[in-house]
Amino acid sequence: MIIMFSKACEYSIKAVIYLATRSEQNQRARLPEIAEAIGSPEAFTAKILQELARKKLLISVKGPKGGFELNGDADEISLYKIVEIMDGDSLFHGCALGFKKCSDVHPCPVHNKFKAIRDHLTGVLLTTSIKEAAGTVDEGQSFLTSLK
Amino acid sequence: MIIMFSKACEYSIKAVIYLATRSEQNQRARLPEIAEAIGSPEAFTAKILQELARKKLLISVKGPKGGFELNGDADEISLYKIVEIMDGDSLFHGCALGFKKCSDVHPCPVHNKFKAIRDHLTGVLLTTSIKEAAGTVDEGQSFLTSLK
DNA sequence: ATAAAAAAGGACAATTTTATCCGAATTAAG
DNA sequence: CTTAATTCGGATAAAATTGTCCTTTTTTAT
Repeated sequence: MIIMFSKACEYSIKAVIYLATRSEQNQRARLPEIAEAIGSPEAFTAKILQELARKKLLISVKGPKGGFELNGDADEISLYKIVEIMDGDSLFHGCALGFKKCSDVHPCPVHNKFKAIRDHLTGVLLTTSIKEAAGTVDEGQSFLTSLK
Repeated sequence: MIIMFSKACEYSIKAVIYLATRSEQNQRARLPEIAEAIGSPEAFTAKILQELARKKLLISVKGPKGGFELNGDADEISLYKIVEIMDGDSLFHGCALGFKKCSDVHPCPVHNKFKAIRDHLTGVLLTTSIKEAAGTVDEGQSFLTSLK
């Protein structure tokens, strides 16, 4: 199976976008609500939100009225940041054929063509903010759960 | 961890390119030689070559002087074909956020931006033949194993 | 203070992917 | 026909990812 992002990363992106759709009201959201909103397994999502809080992308608050909220402005959080936290930078700098060292001086057979694809992907992730993504959800132009 | 291709697919691509570098001599290569040439675990590579032979991308011959060879011309085998066989078409048609159904009428928040990336990737894989990739290896411009 | 509500954290289970091993089947060559 | 060289196929193991469960800790509200 080919994957572009891990499940953990997919859920992270969706969770952070969801929080951004509610941050105009500066509202926290609790785990069950988040998991429901993005259609993810609750216990697994808990681990992920924990990790995002540890990495300072979210703020977590325990106790009644607690929950999770964005740490900072939605327009200053890029998709790149989330992917980097959850999956590392191998998607941006790794080799398509798995070379430990793939470079212009010792390239794999698809090095140049995939460099262009990686740059394209990296550019999209760097320039897409959570605010932008959340905007399309707010306007009903996109969704956080799939049809069945 | 983010991956673009599975290990099985990485090894497949490298193995097929290796066979193409030897096909001018119309030579078969045996498993140990292939695994050595591409730096892959031999037993796992055996399973992969088996699968490629089952799917008619390779021809396998048992017994003394046996081995594997390309089934058809190297310039008529695209990277796309190999990826499709080994990893299915989810990289080409799947949703970056894992939606079962992600479409223009019910898109995920990154649908359009990732459609462009997928199209870019699909184009590269469709238009890159094994012959072309093997050519760069033959000319010493690219390699099938990484430096350490 | 106490009780209730939430996240934190550890242990564990399930699934998928990657990898190994070995005997069986097939084929070529003498 | 026999032997040796190969791939084939099944069983199994190891590792990574995904997922669950339960107890502890922290915090709010009464």
